Amino acid sequence: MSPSEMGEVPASHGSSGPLGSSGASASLGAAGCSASAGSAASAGAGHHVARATMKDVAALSGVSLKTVSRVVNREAGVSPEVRERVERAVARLDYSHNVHASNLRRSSGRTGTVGALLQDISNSFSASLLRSLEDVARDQRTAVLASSLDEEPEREIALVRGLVARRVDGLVLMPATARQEYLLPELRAGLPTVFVDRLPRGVDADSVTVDNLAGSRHAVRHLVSHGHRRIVALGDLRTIQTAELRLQGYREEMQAAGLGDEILERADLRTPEAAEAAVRQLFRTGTGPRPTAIFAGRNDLAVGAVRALRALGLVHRVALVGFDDFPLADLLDPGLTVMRQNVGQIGSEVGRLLFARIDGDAAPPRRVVIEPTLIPRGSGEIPPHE
Amino acid sequence: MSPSEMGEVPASHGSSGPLGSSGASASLGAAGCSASAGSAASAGAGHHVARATMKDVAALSGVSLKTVSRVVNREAGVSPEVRERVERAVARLDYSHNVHASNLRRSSGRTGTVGALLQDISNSFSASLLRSLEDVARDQRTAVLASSLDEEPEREIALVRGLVARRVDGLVLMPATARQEYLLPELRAGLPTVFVDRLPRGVDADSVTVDNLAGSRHAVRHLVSHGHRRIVALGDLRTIQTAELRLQGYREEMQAAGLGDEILERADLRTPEAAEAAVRQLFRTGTGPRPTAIFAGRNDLAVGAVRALRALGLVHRVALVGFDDFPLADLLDPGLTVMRQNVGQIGSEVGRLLFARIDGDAAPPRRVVIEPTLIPRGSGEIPPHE
DNA sequence: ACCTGACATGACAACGTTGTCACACGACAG
DNA sequence: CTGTCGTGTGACAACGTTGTCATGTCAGGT
Repeated sequence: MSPSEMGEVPASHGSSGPLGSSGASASLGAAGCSASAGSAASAGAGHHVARATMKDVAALSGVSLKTVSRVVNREAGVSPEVRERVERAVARLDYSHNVHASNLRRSSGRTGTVGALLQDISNSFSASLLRSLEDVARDQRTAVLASSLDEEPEREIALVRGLVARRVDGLVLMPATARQEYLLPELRAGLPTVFVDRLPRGVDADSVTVDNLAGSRHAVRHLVSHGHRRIVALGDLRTIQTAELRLQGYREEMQAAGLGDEILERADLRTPEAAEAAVRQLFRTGTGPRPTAIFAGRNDLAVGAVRALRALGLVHRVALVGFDDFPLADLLDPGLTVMRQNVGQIGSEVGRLLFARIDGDAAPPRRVVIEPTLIPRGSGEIPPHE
Repeated sequence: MSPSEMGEVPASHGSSGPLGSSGASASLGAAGCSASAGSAASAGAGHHVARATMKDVAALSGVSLKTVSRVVNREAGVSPEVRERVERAVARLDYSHNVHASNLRRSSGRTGTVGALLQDISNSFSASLLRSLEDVARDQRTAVLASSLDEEPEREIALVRGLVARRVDGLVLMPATARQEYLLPELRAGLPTVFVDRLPRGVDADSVTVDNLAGSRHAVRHLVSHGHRRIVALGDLRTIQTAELRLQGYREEMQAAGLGDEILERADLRTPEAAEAAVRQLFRTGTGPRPTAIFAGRNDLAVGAVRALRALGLVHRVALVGFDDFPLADLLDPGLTVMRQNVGQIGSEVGRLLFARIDGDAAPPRRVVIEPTLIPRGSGEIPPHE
């Protein structure tokens, strides 16, 4: 990681005497002394002094605008004395480069910013994804604008518009919309875009997803192999692609195991509380044969299931496998068996794809699919109890 | 939440016939038809068509640049026919407003972006904080640039420089540096800045922090009140303000309880693994009288402690109180007793302060201190065992 | 002395937008 | 018919920067 950002200049000097002998007529009032090491210096909470521009630096150091530009951008072909003079003025005026003006004029047109629209930045999946994307971006000297969509399609559309208006260099999208035709003009205009966790619909673009179908079949097969027949599936909103796929995997595997008659789904569960309520209702005593195992299609649905089983005293009697790993799942009692998606891998794959596109890769869209792995921790290995 | 972003225009129309009768000479090649609802349309992965500008829209609709600007900004004083004509051209050309050029020229100088430099976006504390900040920001039609500092001072300085160069409207900082004099020029220039979780040093600025001293004293008092005397404290890097304060609170409370001789600290623990190792070493059998309780100064140190106690079979024999709540702490066995910081409240308080400053509030810096609350869940209420 | 080339520097236009001001037009009062 | 006003529209400069090209200076070769 390279610590210096673009277009900046060394720190203050010991002697801050008058600048070079050139007769530049600079009427700037900004003081030049640096703060002493004493108690907290006040920020002078009053009128805001306008920021110094290259013009100010040029006037103070007695050179032309263009020369200041050269110094600030570390271009070659400036004599050491002039460079020194300009850098002094930069430090004295606290000049800070204006990247927006710079990018406007520059030919490359890069803004050094990418946007990431995720489901909810505060949940561990989105947060970890964002973090590994950030790490890739930092290496490319790029900042990340992050927002949560909360499964609201209109918000997605409004935010994409905002990001395009900001001329981001690229876009990472975990879509909340069912179809993304609205993105066509941007894709046509060459906006590098990578879908994550959910495939694009109605448009063609790069994507990094998990094999939800195979993963959920694997999870269900695991339960079946431990002797379970009455397995209930908990799922999120069916309109969410991944949620529906995981339920589909559950059904397919049940069919394949000859358990088609036992299929029992509770879908459209939005919150841990909803999952908890559903499980409580399912395992209420006296309602005939109860399920002996649960497949939870999302991490916080698994958490809700654990809460319910805990309350019912069934944590060690009902098997449970979740989709999505999360911190501390191993510390529960019993440890929670999950299908883990390697979030770090997903995030860095997204970053690699995105920056390859930004760097001009024009190959046809790629679909990266990552296989989730089963992490047995105890809860998924409980044998059936009637 | 208002769904529409600034400066945009209605969607496409049914009939896309030729534009108004004006004889504008527009030589733009962008096709106008919208995608059909069939299978995924390709993004035409080839040469990138340059984005249409207001000039293009003006040419196509046969009006002046300024009139397009008026329409796009929804200014009054444009005849309905002209407005309609311009909007048609905007839709036809997929025109997207360039906020950078706009802000450059505009007097207000706002960029509609704030920066948030936090410890680590993937940890639950930073992530939740970011999320609640984002919610406030969205109401203000502002985007958030987020980065992780990982306690690296140079990264903080480089990223702040980058954010200033981007002319963010405000800055939220969980500093990794020991002192922040480097921020003085920005503060003097009126950059709204709110420190979070840690107080500013060497500069004066708004802050939202938790009362770490009182909180850790509370935690230790809780253990003492349950009969513990040999209480060990686990702490993060002493150079981190909050870590040192929590250790200090531990020492103060131990002194106050007449347990000065029992003070036992393990500081500078950076990771859960380090905490786990420290606890394992402390509770190794045969090393004389062992502590009967643990105070963990940060959430993942508590997690490490739980791992160690679990491995040693001591989870129900050694008391444990953590600082910082986290998801699932209630589902452990026993539930983890913690001092909870209300992260949502911290985040929205930070947002309120920040946007008040952005809106021109010039009052002296405010220091908001939030009291953490004790959440007893079992682990902190275990009586001493020899 | 003259020409050549390398080097340092600056003048100017341009990026895409908006603030300011001026103009053209029709309506209306005198 | 003239003068005044209100309304819609456009010309132009400006925001802060960089790409292009021209100019000035000086060293070295003939």
